[in-house]
Amino acid sequence: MKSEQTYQRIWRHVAAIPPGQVASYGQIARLAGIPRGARIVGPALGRAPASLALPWHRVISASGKISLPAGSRARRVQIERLQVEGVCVAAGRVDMQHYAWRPTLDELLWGPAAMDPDAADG
DNA sequence: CGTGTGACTGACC
DNA sequence: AGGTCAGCCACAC
Repeated sequence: MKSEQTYQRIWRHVAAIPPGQVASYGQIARLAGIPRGARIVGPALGRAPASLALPWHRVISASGKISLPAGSRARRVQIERLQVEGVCVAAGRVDMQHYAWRPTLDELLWGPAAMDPDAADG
């Protein structure tokens, strides 16, 4: 049980976001078991090992806006990757009503949680 | 251990 | 429908 596990949980849930869909920071935080921990998701993504190849670009604000600073390289990368996946990004925003990721019960049960050793009891 | 700081959010005009 | 504000959690010093 290291404190690092918090980030790892976040990473696992981010990894579960399907291509062409987006999730909010708060949504990821809730999935990771941190109901009000939206603010730690961004930093967690920034600190993620590149080897994980996380789809961090699929995480945006609850309002559908790209949270990365205007003019930053990362922001352009995020927008570009989303567009490549077919997500329409206009004026730095995404239509959450259309692209928001809605995990099914199966995904919640068989997704990242199933990979979590702590959740894999008998 | 207290304090400051984010890739945030929801409430309230 | 959009700007402002205070609360929030984990992490680094």
